[in-house]
Parts: sequence; C-alpha cells; structure tokens
Amino acid sequence: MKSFKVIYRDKLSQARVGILKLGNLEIFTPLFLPVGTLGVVKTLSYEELKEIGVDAFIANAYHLYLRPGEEILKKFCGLKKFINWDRGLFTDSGGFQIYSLKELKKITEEGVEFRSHIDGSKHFFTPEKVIEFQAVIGSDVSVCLDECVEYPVDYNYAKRSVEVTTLWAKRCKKKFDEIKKNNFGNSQNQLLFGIIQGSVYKDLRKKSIEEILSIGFDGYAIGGLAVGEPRELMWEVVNFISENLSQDEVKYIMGIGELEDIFFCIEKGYDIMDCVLPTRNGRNGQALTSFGKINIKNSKYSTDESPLDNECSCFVCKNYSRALLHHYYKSQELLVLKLMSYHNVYFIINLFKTIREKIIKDEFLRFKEDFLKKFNSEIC
RNA sequence: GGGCAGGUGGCGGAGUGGCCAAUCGCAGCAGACUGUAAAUCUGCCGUCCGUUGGGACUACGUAGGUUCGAAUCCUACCCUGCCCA
Repeated sequence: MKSFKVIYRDKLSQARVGILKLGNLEIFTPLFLPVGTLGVVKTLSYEELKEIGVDAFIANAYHLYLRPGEEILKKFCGLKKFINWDRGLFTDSGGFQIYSLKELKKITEEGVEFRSHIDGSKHFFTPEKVIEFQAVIGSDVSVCLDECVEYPVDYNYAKRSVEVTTLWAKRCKKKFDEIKKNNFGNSQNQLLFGIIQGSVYKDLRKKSIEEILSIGFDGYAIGGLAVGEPRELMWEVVNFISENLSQDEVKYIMGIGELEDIFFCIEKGYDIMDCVLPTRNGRNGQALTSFGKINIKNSKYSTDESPLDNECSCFVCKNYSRALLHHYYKSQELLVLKLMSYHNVYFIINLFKTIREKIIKDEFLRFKEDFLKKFNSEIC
C-alpha cells in the first residue's frame, strides 16, 4: 500500500501535485513544513496553525529527547496527544544536530554522542535508539539517523559520511520493521524516510541514492544542502539528485526555505520541504511580502500606515500597520514575535497552496517567473 | 552661609599625566539568518575626507595656568546632589 501518489504532473517541468497518506490524513504536496523543534512552532498555537492551514510540521527527536524526554512522551502516548494535534507530524532524527552542534558531538560508526547543549550531559544516540524514540514520539513520518556534514567538507570525509549514513539507514530500517511487527510506539501508520547525503560531490550523491534506494523506504529525504554552499552549486546538486531519483517516490528536501530555492526545488520535482526561515526570520524582524522582504526594524517603517503586505489576507495584515509592528519590535513587545511569525507562515503556506493550483493548471513556470519578478522588485 | 561628593560622547557609567576620539552597557543605524544551542548574531555609532591603511578638525562643566604632552595636576568661577546651619 503506497503512501504517496502523484495526481498531476506539470507538462512543462518536473513539478507535480501529489497526495501523501498519513494514517487517516491525506495531505497535498508540494508541502511546506514549518519547524516546531520542541513540538511547537515557536510563538504559534496549534489553533493558529490550523487557522493558517498548516497540514503538518516537523519536530526534532534530539531536542524532544532532552526535554520533555521519553518518560513524559510515553505517559502522554506520544507528542500528538500531548499537544492535541490531529494533523500531520514529521520528526527529524538529530542528524542535523551532528552538523549544528558540531562542538558538542563525537561520532563513531556505532552512533553519535552528544553533549547536551542545555547542561552538558552526555547522551549516546544509535540509529536504533533514534527510531525507537521517534516511535515513542509517534510522528507520522520519521527519518533515519544520518550524518549531515558541513560545507565545505573534503571528499574523503564526505565519502565516509555517506557510508555511515547508509550503514545507519540499514539499521534504522531493520529496527523500524521490528517495531512495526511488535506494534510498539504511538503511531499506527508511521512512515520512515531514508536520507541521502554526499555533500556537493555528484558521485557520492549517486552512491548514496543507490544505497538508500536499495534499502527501500516510504520516502526519500535529501539532506546536507543549504549548509553554506553557494546557491548555484546547491541548485546543481539539487538538479543532479532529481535526475537520479525515481520520479515515483515522494521526495523531501530538508531545510529549504528561501523562496527562490523553494520554486527551484518544486520545479525539479521535490514534494516536501521544511525551513525555520519564516519563523526565525519573523522573530528577527523580517517579513515576507509579495514585493520582497522587509525588515520591520528599519526606521523607515516607523510611520508607515500600510500592512506588511497589502496583498496578504492574514489577520496581521488586516489589522496591524507596519508602524505599529515597528513600534512593538522597538519596544520589545512580545506580541510582535507572534504576529511576524504568523504572517510569514501564512504567506508561505498560502504560496504553496497557490503553487499546487498553478501546477494543476500547467501555469507553474509562468507563475514562478511572475512571482519572483515581483518579489525581487523590492518596491515595498 | 558652611561641609562633603560630583560634573566625561544621546543616556548610564569607566578612565584619573602620553598606549584616549576615550573600556563597557543602553539607545540609535544597518546587515545576516535555509532538516532552530537563535525574541539571535554581526558591523557602524564626535564631525569631515578616504574603498583600505589612514588623515584633518572639534572635544571630557567654563575660563585661565603648569607641562614636551592634560579628561587626568593647579587656580578661579558656574552648576548638581546630600548633610549641617
């Protein structure tokens, strides 16, 4: 029983619209996942996420392991029950933390030892443990433990990380099947995605694709991109991977969130992406608008009566002027963090919705061109 | 009227003869952020010139003085706070 089905393919590009089945849920792709590392999309309530139209978000196993921790999640029968969220939930394995917590980790073939960024305590994560813990979390989609390497990284190290990632993927898959058989965990229909690594080296990407594909997963995630490499290089790799991955599988490109990159990836046939940018940048004062990005901290907005984006219909744009948001930001009024996050998530979720509509009408490429032209005009 | 403490860049507050255009914090100005150690981080922040190295000018209450050299020492004055009368 396949959990993913393409329902429409763009005639002019590889963009497609699909349906991802997560238990009883049916979610349309291309899908954008806001990031809710600790089980919450920072500043936003679950009611607000639903109001915006968020179908799924992604939480993080490493962070949830440190707090609230396994016991609490077991007690509440998983994260979805704990937070009372009945839409989609993805979890990341902690592979990204191998990259982002690089001073606090020690990696071996067996697994990875983290020193907690909270109290310095040591924790050893094996592929099996990460799978087991994601079962406890009860996410709809879990991912394998992988080694996300930084950029630049030398070829030999990248090669080794591909090997480790493959080795771990096999162990993850084995543990996952075991868990399914024993009916362990808090998700009846959890899926497991494999992760492809290989940095910017095409032969390594190819090797990783072949190895991960041969293990066989419910979907395929692409990791290790958008970690500092030049955009052109990233696009080249994105394109290469797309050409070498089966077009029938669901493809999840991890960590992508700049609008130009989102359009590029969708055009190349990727179905799912996630990013902290709408929320993090929102908290840092940046708003996405139809006419480009604006930084609400800038003094020029102190008297601006217009909304963040006069083409946006979110409640923030209906009720709050740029001047007011500027005032809140300058006064460190906490409400602004929510308002900015809300708008940005709304903006991007809405954009994905429009993109799906445009794909079905074979207007994706034209829409992409028009949208980016306007977005880069920066007349806001 | 007397005593004590003090007056430093938009504010707070270091400095107490050369390394001082002056630590630091705040405020201000701008930039960054791509599977969140992020309500974070970085840069600028006397004026003018220079892409950089740097240069010129004006400045530590006011006015004088000592000194090769003063925000720093001396004199007078002005002002602020506290205490006494």
